[in-house]
Amino acid sequence: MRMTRLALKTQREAPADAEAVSHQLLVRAGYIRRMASGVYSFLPLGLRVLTKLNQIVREEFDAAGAQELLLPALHPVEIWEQTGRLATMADVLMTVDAKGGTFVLGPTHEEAVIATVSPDLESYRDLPVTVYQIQTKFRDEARPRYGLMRTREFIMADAYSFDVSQEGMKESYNSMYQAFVKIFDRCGLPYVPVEADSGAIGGDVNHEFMVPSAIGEDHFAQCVECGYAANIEAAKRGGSRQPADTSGIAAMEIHATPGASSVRDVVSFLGAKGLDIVDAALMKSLAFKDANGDVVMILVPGNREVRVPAGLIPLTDADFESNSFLFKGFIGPMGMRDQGVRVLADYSITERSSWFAGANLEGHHVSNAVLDRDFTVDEIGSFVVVADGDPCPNCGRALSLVRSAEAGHTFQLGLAYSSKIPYATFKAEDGSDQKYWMGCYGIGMSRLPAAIAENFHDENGLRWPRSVAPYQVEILTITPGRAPELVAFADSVYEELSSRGVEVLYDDRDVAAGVKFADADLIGVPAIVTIGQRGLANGVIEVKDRLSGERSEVGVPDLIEHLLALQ
RNA sequence: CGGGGAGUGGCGCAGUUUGGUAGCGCACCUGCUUUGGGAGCAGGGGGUCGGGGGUUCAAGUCCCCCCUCCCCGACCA
Repeated sequence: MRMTRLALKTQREAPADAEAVSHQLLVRAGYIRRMASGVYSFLPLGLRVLTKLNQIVREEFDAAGAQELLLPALHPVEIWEQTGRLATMADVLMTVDAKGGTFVLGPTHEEAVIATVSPDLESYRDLPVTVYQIQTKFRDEARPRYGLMRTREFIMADAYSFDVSQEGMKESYNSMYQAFVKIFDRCGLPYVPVEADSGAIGGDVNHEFMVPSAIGEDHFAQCVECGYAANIEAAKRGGSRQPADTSGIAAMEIHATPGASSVRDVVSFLGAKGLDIVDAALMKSLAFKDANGDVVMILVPGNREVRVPAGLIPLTDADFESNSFLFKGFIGPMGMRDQGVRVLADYSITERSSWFAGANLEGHHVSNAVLDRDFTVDEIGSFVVVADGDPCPNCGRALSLVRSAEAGHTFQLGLAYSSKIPYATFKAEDGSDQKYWMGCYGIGMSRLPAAIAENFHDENGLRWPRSVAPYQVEILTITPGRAPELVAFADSVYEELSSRGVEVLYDDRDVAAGVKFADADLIGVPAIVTIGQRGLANGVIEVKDRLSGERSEVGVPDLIEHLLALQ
């Protein structure tokens, strides 16, 4: 492509609303342009990168046996009512009122894919099947941010597997998981597959593909010793019950703490009365209810956050009223066994011999509460949100937290969706109706250019890996306006490379050399070929590797072969 | 949704305090000169100053209402 014909205008300054480096560079270099908050156009350069990424996904998904199709972005609202997600995902759903009724702009396509392919999957003989699409999705994000990282309209590659059994689902899952590994390898991105929390989409085993990034909105815990990696929402700490010598500890004592219900308030109130108390010495006791409505209490030190296990939900005001032994803000573990409350304690609760805790009495706390003397627990385990330095659950070495962006997510859905949709069935060998065992697999395609740009840039601009670069070679001419023979040579190199299948961006503009150099660095094509009179007079051409910064001089006769060899 | 900040030409900004003909840099157009790291000179085009209402002889500037955008938090297949 000749730059004189390319719809492109680079900018020297980034728009004031661009915070992330990737956002600034992608806008300045002319890859994307904002149309509304969280809504972006892909300009020709940006689309080429996106197309490269899509092609990688197609090749690897196809190789894994998946078939591409295209589902609608507009979904009849009824299919969302059927799974209950019209209500549970109401926060992010965007709807359209049209003549035929109300439509949901699809934020994800489990309902739509089942509605579409179930007629083709009537028999166990038709299974397994995995289909995928690359589609625009819509989510009414509360706060779009960081350019392409978090948008309201975005492009996702999403695959769905259908199997006759759990074992089959796991096989499909593994093969798609391997496809994800190959895709991220080919993009050149550093990534870590982590164990994840299944969240609202439901299902059981799932992994997130995390790209470490300064603008990521997730954190995962990683053990560099043994390789354990899990999303902060799913990560567990290791530990064991610590033997504590509690023999010399004075009897539990009650203290009035009127109005002090938070950790901070209690510590400052009792501290002001001369007691030796810190956040870490005050037991935080939080009450939840399980699926049966039974109360479950979790104990963690006051300086830690509770990681709420799946299936537990916080108590409502009504729950507090019906459990009159619980005083909101003054809860403690004492006597809970007699009330039929299951008490779960984090390992760290055994690391201190005595505790401050709620007194189970309005406006009071206790000191010197001792485990197995003053209160009992039913289970000791990992119940905190892990922090830097917590022991790894596998090997006990220190975990570290890594900020990251979620680039992909794979789920074993099991029967979570098919069980809610009457027609999500097939005839089994014995003639019975069975539900599909499903998996789903998503990659945020329009987010990837931002994730890559975050990892591949320098102070001058972008530095695309070859596999995703919009062009492989950029040719720029110096002083073309007064050197026809130079232009003729550059034209011939451009034509020759193009005819041999190399994607070439040819800066044939009649502008100052500095502008061309600066734009080439900004745009970030991996090989930059400078054709000027100075070099040409000596029979050499400068070729710069944008990734390494290395410059080499290539003899004119060898130029074409040299560039072809880079591909 | 809570807190903070900002809307002036395609982009970056000044002007608002103290009301008096809307400016600068980049980009764009024309001409000449220049030409290996974001050229120079001369000329030129482009702005409902986010929108509506109000005060005033006069509003980018003061008052009221609304909208949009950004940051922090909450939320997040």
